[in-house]
Parts: sequence; structure tokens; C-alpha cells
Amino acid sequence: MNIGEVAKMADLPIKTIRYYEEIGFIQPKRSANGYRSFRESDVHKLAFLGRARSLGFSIEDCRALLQLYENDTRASADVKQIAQEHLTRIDAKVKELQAMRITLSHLIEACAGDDRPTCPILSDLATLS
Amino acid sequence: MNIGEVAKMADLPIKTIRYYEEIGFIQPKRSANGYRSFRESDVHKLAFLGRARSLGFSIEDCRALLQLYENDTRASADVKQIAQEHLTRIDAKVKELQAMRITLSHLIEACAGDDRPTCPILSDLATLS
DNA sequence: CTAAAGCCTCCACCCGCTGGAGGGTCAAGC
DNA sequence: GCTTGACCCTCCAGCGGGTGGAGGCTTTAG
Repeated sequence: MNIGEVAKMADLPIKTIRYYEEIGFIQPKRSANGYRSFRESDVHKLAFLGRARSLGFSIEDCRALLQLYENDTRASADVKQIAQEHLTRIDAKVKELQAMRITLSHLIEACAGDDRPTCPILSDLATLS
Repeated sequence: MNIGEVAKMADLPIKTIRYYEEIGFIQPKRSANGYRSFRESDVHKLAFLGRARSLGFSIEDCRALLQLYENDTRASADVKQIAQEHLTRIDAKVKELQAMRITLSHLIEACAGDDRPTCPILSDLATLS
């Protein structure tokens, strides 16, 4: 399979697939013309990576997950730990964003949003903490 | 004032202040020895920027906000619009993270997390969508 | 035979800093 | 006067995770 077909099957941009090869996620062979030649298993790996990335796992998490995926003697505890740590990071991020959200929505509510210069949003930003 | 003092007052890393000069947020003069020489107004601007950044505004948002801040004839509507758009982006991000969170927490719950290789997390990731 | 589509490599860029190398300057203590 | 250490400077590289484009092959369709 050529890269274009694989890109459609794994639902990933061509550039991303080449990048994933560069960082060692896959090692497709080359045809005589220099084109990458992908196997079914590459498509599976790429789909796996795409799904993991869409759940927000970092590239390094993906690398670890991929290794576990390919390791028959893995312990599910190792997978769970990676996922758990990632969930913790997500929760932290959500909290951070929600804190911003609250402050911001209060400021927006307080702002007249007309043609006058007085603005509680700017006043807040200008406040020395 | 030298950069170190300013960094403490505005609660920003020195590197960040130099970067903010580089991208045109401030234009401190130079002393004879080549050191940056900051005014009170620079400290105010930097604190403003720090606060805006901590609310998640992008650098380009900050640039616009700073211009409005310094413009006596601004319309608060312009400020409000920037804030509103930013809030919308935050909401989108929160939703995205929460969707990940839900999927991920279900998978984690379903995973035994022991020394056996069977793992619903990996099974899910490997599922072709 | 030609045009378009597809593939290749390589390099630069995005954001918002951050770290480090390799240096000059200044204030305090001896 | 000299050293030490804290400051300051510039310049370059790198983070994550790709993305865009230039410039050039190859393959395929008509």
C-alpha cells in the first residue's frame, strides 16, 4: 500500500504518517521507486496511534502504549497506570480552564460592551495582584 | 529599573520579559552599559500581560487588548468581543477535554490493572473506527 | 504525449517561551 | 586593587506535534 491509501484507511494526514515514521512508530519498507510500502499491521498501528492521540495521549505515552500493545506478556496494570496519569493531567487542565472560564465570564457580564471606553475587563487585567 | 527588579514586580520570568520586548510589547530604553532600563509604565504593561496570559489569552489577543488598554477612545465592545471569543474557545476546549475524560475514565474502570495482558484500554485503542 | 495526481526529501514555521553558552558589568568584601 | 558572585547582555537551539511549501521524481488516465 502507498501512503495515500494508508492515510485514508487510518484517517491521518500523509504528513503525520511520514512524521510517525521519522519518530520510529512505524518502519515501512520501500518499493523500487522509493515509495513507502505499508503493511496491514502498519495501518493498524497508525489507527491505534490516531485513536490514542485523539484521547489526548502524548507522543511519548503513545510510544509506551504501542510497546505494551505489541507485547503479549504485558501487565494491564502498566497500561492502566499510563491512562490514569493521563486522566489526572486532563482533570488538572479542565480545572485550570474552568477557573479561567469563571473569571472571564464574570468580567464579560460586567462589561457594558458599548462604545464607551470604561471596561471592567481591562480594569481587572490592569490590577496589580 | 533593571530587568531583575521588574521581573519580581511583574511576577514574570526575565526571559519572558526579554521575549515580550522582542515581539514589541514594550520598548525599554537602554542604559549606557547596555542594560534595559524600565519605567513604571512598562511594569504596568507587563503585569497586564501576565494577567491576560494567565486568563489564557493568546499573545495576539494580548496585543489587541494592550492597544485597547492604551487607547482612551476605545469602545468597551471591542474588548468584550475579544473576551467573548476567548471564552468560546475555552468552552470548546473544556468540552473536548471532558469528552476525553469520560471515555478515558470508562476505559480505566473497565481495566483490571493486574499482571495479566488482557486490557480493555488497548482493545479500545486498537478498534478501527 | 501530456497533464494531473501522487510520491519523495528537505527546510522552515507555528506558539510561547525556556535553557544554555559565552561573554560583559557592577557592588561588596578583603 | 582584586576577586567573587550576582547581575546583565546576545545569540542559538529546542520543546510538542505536526504543517506548509519548494523542487523534483513517477505513475496513471486520457
